[in-house]
Amino acid sequence: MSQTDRAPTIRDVARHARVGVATVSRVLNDSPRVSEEARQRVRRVIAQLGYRRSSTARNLARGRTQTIGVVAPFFTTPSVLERLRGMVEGLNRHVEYDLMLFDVETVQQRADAFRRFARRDRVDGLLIVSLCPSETEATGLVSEGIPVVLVDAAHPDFPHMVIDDALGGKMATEHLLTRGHRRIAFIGDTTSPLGFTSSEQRRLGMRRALREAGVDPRPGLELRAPHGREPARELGIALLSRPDPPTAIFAASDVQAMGALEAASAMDARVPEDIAVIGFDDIEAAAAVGLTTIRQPLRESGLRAVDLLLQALDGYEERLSLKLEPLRVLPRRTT
Amino acid sequence: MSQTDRAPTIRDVARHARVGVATVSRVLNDSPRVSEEARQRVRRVIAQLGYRRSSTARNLARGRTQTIGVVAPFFTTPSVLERLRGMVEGLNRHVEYDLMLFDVETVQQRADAFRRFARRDRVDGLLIVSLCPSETEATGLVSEGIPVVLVDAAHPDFPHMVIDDALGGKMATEHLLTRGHRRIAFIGDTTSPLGFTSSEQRRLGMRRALREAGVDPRPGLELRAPHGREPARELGIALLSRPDPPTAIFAASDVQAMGALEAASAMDARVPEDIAVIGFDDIEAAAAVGLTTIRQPLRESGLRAVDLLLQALDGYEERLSLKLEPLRVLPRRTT
DNA sequence: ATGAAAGCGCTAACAT
DNA sequence: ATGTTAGCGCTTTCAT
Repeated sequence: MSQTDRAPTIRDVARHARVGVATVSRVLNDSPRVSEEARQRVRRVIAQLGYRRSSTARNLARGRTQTIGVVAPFFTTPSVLERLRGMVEGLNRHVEYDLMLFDVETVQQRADAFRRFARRDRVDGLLIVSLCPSETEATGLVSEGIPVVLVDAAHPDFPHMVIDDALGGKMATEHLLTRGHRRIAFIGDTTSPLGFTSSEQRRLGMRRALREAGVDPRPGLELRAPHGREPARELGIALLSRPDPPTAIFAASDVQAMGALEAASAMDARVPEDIAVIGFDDIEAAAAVGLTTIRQPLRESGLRAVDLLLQALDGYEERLSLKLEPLRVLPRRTT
Repeated sequence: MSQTDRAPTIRDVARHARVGVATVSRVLNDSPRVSEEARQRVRRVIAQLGYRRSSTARNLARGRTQTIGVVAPFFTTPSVLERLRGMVEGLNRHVEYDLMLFDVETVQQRADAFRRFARRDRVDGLLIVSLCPSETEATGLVSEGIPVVLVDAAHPDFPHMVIDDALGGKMATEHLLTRGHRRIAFIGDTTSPLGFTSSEQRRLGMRRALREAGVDPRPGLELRAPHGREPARELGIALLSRPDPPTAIFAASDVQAMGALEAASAMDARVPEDIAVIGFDDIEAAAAVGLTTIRQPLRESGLRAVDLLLQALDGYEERLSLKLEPLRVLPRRTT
């Protein structure tokens, strides 16, 4: 080590290369206003010294962070992770940004997340998944000037990426109807404190399909529980224990559908003969168990959200068709 | 707005509160060396101005980042995400750190990740999952002085959190043996370019159990494919199509076990009567399909890794028992 | 094309 | 207890 122990700075490089720091900075930033000779010299010194510029210092000077934040209830359901996967993929195509995670599983954490991270000096842009910012939060975001893209949530102030949940519910129900089912049950989420609404929308879509088919809805067959496999299993057992059990179950998510499947197995009901089950999302596990479901473009939604955000950030262009792949029924072995 | 439009800085606060910036800084950092009166005044002004300190500037001045990075092949298998979940939980108990994600799915990305993020000015500490740093990378990390904790990977230079994969494989096989199986097949990963080794270790454990039970190993029944449900399914079909099919399959991961289950279903083989299946990991989906498996403490490993790292970072103390919950067989419906 | 110098907003030594 | 000031390592005018 000819140098002292601390990491070399732009100054060290400048000195060794016998140029000013500005020139080094220009080389670092690929500015054309540098003579080829100087550029070579600087590059060589950088290599020799093993210099790497400090992103912190750079960020401070430029007033940017080069990181985008993702706020989401990551572990509430696998579908959020699948969206995250899309985001990571999308971001990997534009290496300049880092990804910061803000997990929000409770109302408290949600408030914290916005207070702490909805700031220009924390992130250049924000991806918010399955969470709708409150009016105050939205106002803060806007006045702070932070580009935001919402995924699986909608708000008039921000671009968002949503599917037609009601339509999905309708499609699922129609699928069941076509198969001849008339006594159709619904298993969905209880209204969560974080205010997810898709489960309810899907139920409404189911209602619509029923109505259009001239089938009387049976509110007694519409059950709700906190999201999760286990609670859904309980619901399924309750359903199958009735004197007049349904012949089919529409679960508002694949996770809940898996619970319903477990219930069937516990009650020795054959699927789909005794009880048909259709889910929603098409997560990995759905394919694994042969669960019929409504496929929604999870990964794609993440990917596109990133594109949208990057565009807002860098004027980055692409064929932003904004339309996601449409929902569709994926018939498998449970219906 | 009495102020100009740009965000207030520590200077603005100092001026309004008629104190020096150092005092404001002290208040910000909860230093005791501030008179109660000054403290109040500063606090009031901060509230009035809506001042929030810039973490970038702070980080530059302090030479820290307050973020910990996680390098991992997040989407290769659900088990990594389950570990991440543990990390997020662990970190949420110590709000001062942010979480940065570095996804590594290919060798190229892996090299990039280390080059870009193994730096003091990017992260204060690193959590590396299912990836073993090369010698060069390890040396870099050490000389850079970055605290590192390895999860599901081992290296002499760093504390690590690993399970005894061979033991797990042995346990799984013994379980099968106890159930009377003698023709036991293995489905595992092909050696990945990223160098995961647990699959192979588990196979070795299986061999050991077989040997100890006096059962001849049948190399012909040990199949490998890239990680994933689909490839494992193919392998399962190949296995079941043999003139002398196995009576049981030990899959090196639950994901692959699910593939085996699909194969059974495709071949109309009853589980566990015609073919028993045992997996490894105990991911969510395993419980959902009633898959017998070897449970390893996934979430816990993430949690503990964070504890370990935080300790290295802050001298943060706790009952660091370092021992993870032991592996155990979780008998369900597939054996 | 290049360099000097003024920030970016904070922390921490040092002085008082 | 408090203020002054010199960094932290970079970007970016502004001269030249």
